[in-house]
Amino acid sequence: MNWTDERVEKLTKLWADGLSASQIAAQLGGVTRNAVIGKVHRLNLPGRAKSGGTPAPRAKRPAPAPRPASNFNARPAAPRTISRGGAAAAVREDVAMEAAPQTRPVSDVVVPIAKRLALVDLTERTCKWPVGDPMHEDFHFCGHDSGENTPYCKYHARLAFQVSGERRRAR
DNA sequence: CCCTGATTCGC
DNA sequence: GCGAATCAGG
Repeated sequence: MNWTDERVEKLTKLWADGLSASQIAAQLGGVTRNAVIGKVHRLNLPGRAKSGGTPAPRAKRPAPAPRPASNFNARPAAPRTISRGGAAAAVREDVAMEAAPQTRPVSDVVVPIAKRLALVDLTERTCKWPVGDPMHEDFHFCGHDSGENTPYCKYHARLAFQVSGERRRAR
């Protein structure tokens, strides 16, 4: 794939936004993170301050997370029905309410080029990450090559299990 | 192991 | 100019 003006523009923008080389590579498609980094150098774009992994030029940080007050000491309170989360869940709910005006489609993080495969098109090597509402007709699968020992492409594999890893910029 | 960017160097 | 391989680090 060539570095067309458009692709270079996108690269520049995404790099400026603080996306990692691999993420940019994923969005551009057809290139590896090495290619992206190499191109960044050739373009004389400002690198990431300190090299090395994560000290990091975090991308935009929207909200510092409001403190949900603090008064859960009044008394053990009435015997709540045994429930997962309990008070913690309640708190979390408050936070979510205050800072979540955006309508998030629950969609994917930064998995750009979904191939929109139908169920019948899946093979042993295609990412089986479901996209959309199974009840709806536009339901499909990611379809990226997943290697031979995982049901998902590496991006969806990270979302699938192992809550650790990313999640931060994925938000 | 996963990840990150940086550099080198053959093409 | 390109990017895989390699290096260095978290």
